[in-house]
Amino acid sequence: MDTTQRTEQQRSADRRRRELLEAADRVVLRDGPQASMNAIAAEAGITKPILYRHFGDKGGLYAALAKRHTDALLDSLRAALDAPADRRERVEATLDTYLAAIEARPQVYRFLMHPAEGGQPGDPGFDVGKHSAPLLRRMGEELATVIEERLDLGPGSQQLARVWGHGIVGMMHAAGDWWLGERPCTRAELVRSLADLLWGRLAAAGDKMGGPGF
Amino acid sequence: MDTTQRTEQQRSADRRRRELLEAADRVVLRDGPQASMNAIAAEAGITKPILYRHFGDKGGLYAALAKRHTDALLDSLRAALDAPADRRERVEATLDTYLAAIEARPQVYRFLMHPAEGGQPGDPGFDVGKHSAPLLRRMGEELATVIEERLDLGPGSQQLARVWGHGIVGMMHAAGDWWLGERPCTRAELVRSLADLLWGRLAAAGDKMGGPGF
DNA sequence: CGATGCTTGTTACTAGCGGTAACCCTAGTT
DNA sequence: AACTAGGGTTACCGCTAGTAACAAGCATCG
Repeated sequence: MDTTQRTEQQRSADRRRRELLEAADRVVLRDGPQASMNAIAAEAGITKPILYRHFGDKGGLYAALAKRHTDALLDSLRAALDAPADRRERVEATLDTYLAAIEARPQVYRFLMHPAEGGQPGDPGFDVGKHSAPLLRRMGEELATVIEERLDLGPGSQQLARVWGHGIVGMMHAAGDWWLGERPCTRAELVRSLADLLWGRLAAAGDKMGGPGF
Repeated sequence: MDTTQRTEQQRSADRRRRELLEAADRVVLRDGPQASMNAIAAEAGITKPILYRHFGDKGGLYAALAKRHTDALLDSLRAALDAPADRRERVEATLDTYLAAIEARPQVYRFLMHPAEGGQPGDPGFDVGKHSAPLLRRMGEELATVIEERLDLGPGSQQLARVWGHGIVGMMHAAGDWWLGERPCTRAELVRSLADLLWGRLAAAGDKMGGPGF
C-alpha cells in the first residue's frame, strides 16, 4: 500500500476519466441528450463496461458531465453578479450572461435541462419533487444567497430570498427557452424586458379599458 | 359511404379512445411518466398494437393525454385570471390555482412537465428550441394575450407582453417545483412572496451593507 | 348464398437500450 | 515460476418501443 503508487494510479484513473468525459461531451454535443452509452463508448474508443466501471450508471455519467458545464456556467454568472455596478446593471449583466451561454451552445443547454430521466425498473421509488434539472436548483440557491446577503428585506428575509432566487431563475429559464425557439427579438431587448418586469413595471402599468372591474 | 354509419363508427372509435385515455391516465398517475405502453395496454385490458393504431406512437398517446390535463388546468387558470377583482388579487389567485393543482396531483404535474422526450433512432433532426413542455408554452402564450389585452404598456407592448407571459409562467413553474420538493413554507406564503416579487419589491429593497459599489 | 372488404383483436417478432457476468490478458510483485 | 490486480472484451439478460402477420366478427355487394 505505497501512497506514491496509489496516487499514481489515482492520477491515471483521473486522466482516463477526463478523457471519457470529453468523449461523452463530444457525443452529447452531436447527438443530444439521448446519446447512448454505446455511442459514447465507441467515441472514446472503448466498450461499455469501462464506462460503467468509471461512472456507475448512465445517471452517474450524466451527472459528472452536467457538473462540469454547470460549474462553468455558474462561474460566469457569479462574475456577472459580482461586477462593480448598480443593481439594475448587475441584473441585466447576469441575464445577458445566461442567455448568451444558452445561445452559444444550445445542445449543451438542452442536455443540462433534460438530464438522466432515469428510473430503472426495479426501483419502486418515485421522487416527487426534484423534477427540474440540477442546474436550475443550483442557480436558484446561488441567487438566493446573493439576494439574502446583499438586500435588506426585513423579517422573513431568508425565505423570501429563496423564493425569489428560484422564481427569478425560472423566469430567466423559461423566457430564454422560449426566446431560443422563436427568436422574436434581440438578446438585448429580451434582457431589458425581463429587467423591466423585475423592476415592477407590471404593477405600475395602467389598465387599458374601463374601470378596475375588468 | 353512408354518413350515419360513418358517424356510428366514429362514435365507437371515440368512445374506445376515451376509454384508452382513461386507462392510460390511471397508469401514468400510478407509475409516473415512464409508464410503459405494455402497462397501459394491460390496464386497458387489451394489447399494444391497438394503442398504436389509435395514437400512432408513444408521443401521440402522451400528447393526447397531456392535452386533456393541460386544457383542464388552463380552464382553471383562465377562471382565476378573469375574476372580478383588482390586479394583485387576480395575480395571487392565479398563482394559487396553479400551485394548488400541482400540489394536489404531483404525478400528473410531473408527467406534464416531462413529456415524450421521444426521438427515434432514424431521425437525424434535432429540434433545438421547443424543449420545455407544451403546458409551459401554452400557459405563457395565454398569459401573454391576457397581459396584452388588459394592460397599457406603451410601444412594443405585444413583444413585451409575450416576454412577460413566458417569464412569469417560468417563475411560477420553477418556484412551484422547488416548493413542491422542499415545502419550506405554506402555499399562501409562497403566493405572497411571488406576488411581491412581481410587484417590484426587488427593485425597491435597500442595500444591506455599505455603498452601492458593493 | 358466397365473396369481399373493414374494423378489432391477437401472437410473435425486430432492433435497440441500459446494465452485467464471465472471461482474457498483460504488468508487476514476491 | 506462481499469483494477484486492473484494464479490456465478448456475450448475454431483461426491458423497451414499435411492427408484421395472422384470426375472427360483421357489414355490404354480386
